[in-house]
Amino acid sequence: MTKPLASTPGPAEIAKLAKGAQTRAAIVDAALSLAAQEGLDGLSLGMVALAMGMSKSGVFAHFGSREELQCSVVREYHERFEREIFVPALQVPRGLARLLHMATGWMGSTAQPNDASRLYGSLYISGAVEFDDRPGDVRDALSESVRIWMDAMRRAIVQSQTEGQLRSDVAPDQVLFELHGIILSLHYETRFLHGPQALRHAATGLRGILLRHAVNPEREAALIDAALAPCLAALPDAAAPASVSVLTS
Amino acid sequence: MTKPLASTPGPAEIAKLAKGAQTRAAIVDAALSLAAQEGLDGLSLGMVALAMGMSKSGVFAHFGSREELQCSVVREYHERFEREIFVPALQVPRGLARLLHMATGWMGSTAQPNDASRLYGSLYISGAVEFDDRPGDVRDALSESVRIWMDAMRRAIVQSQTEGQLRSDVAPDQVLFELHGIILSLHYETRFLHGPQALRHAATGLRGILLRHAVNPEREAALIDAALAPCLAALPDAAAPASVSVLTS
DNA sequence: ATCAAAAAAGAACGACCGTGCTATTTTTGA
DNA sequence: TCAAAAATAGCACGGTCGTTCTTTTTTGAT
Repeated sequence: MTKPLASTPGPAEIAKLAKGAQTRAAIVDAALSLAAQEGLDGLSLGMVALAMGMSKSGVFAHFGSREELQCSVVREYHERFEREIFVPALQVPRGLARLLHMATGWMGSTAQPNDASRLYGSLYISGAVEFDDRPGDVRDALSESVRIWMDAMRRAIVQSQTEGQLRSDVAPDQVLFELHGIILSLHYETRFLHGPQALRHAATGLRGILLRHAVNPEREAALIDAALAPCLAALPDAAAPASVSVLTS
Repeated sequence: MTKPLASTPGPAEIAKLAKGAQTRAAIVDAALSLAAQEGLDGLSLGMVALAMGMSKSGVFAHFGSREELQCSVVREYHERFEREIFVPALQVPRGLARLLHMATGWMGSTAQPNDASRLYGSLYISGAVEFDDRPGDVRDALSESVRIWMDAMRRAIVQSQTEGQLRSDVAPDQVLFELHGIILSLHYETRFLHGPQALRHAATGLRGILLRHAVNPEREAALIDAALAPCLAALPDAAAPASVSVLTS
């Protein structure tokens, strides 16, 4: 706790913390990966200790409680989401283009398998279900992160309206609600039903929402279709013949 | 196991089973109620025993395993869903009217608080999240129920097309995907974000989806708005002034 | 009233949980 | 190189979990 009395204590402390913070970060990384499979409240100190090859108390010492470990996982997920989805979108011109960039990035991270990305699972979705009736720090951390991301999305919608691309007579919250529905349905059909057409359905649905709210649908169609093309191209086959969806069987 | 050798064994056995099956049903009812709060895999024999005022082994004896208790809960939920949402919709003329009846019933059961209905929680949503990466009997029972319900919804969509109300050039799965998104977003905003406008957003979103896919939007608007009116009327206040949504704060 | 079967209780088990506590090892800065 | 400090391991505790076994109570037809 107390600083050393000798000179240059500042950088020394930082260096001392370095090793500890390093393994702590590794623990959070492993925990986030495990939480994608077992759920956020299925996370136990024993499993992450096993996954890290260290003792249970060794892991525990870094956080002081299981709840703090869970909160750290949420914060780590938040930072990755911000870094990999939100920040890149800021380089795209504001308005519909940026909104599309954010939405497709969100869709991509939702539809990807857990081991194909460092943005494991969809913690904002699974966490919301697991902690919707469970007050506490984890729920608070979760809802704070979700709120920040939702605010960013709503801002992008509003900017699309002020740019004259989306109609101003619809409530941004309404557009956000419907867009979120696309994400959630994509998550459901991908993760639970294992439907192969999920990403196509999501892209088509998003296209419908945006075109419906566009001031000039003919004008924005090109922009929208261009942004959605990667989603539709990444499918197994556009005209898959006998591959019957789980929803269809 | 072996039947008694004496006469009239048939009704005797039935009568004997009656008491057991009766408490078994009571256990499943309590378990379903608990699963709405703690989640389906958060369900433990100890809790339902406590809630039932009986011993843990007494509860256990009725099912033989925790997994079987969970499956029984899923089946019970399925039967209630079928009885309270699906069957009543069959009395409505097929086509868009029936589709609307099913969708609004689904929305109602999703937005209701747990203690206001015998159709606790949205097991099809929370269960899908909890068991999406967990193979086993529970997942199978869950996905079977979901598949049956999804099939029924898709059938209603197809009938709306053959009745000439919805356009036939859109894939029923696409409409189902978007409609499901409305339900999921409603669940998210109601249960997790506690947004007061959730039901309004859902009704407006559903209206948009159906009007967009309608052969003659002007003709169907009256039917749709009439079906959605109860949803929009059940709100706290249409023009709530300063009540800021969680999404907006 | 009797008696066998069904239902429920009770006790115990091994396993895992989160959390303290005390050693021991490793890292760190002078 | 050395001592202080941080990181980790080891161990034990009380608790809950699902499950199995045995015993008791309850039930229902004779």
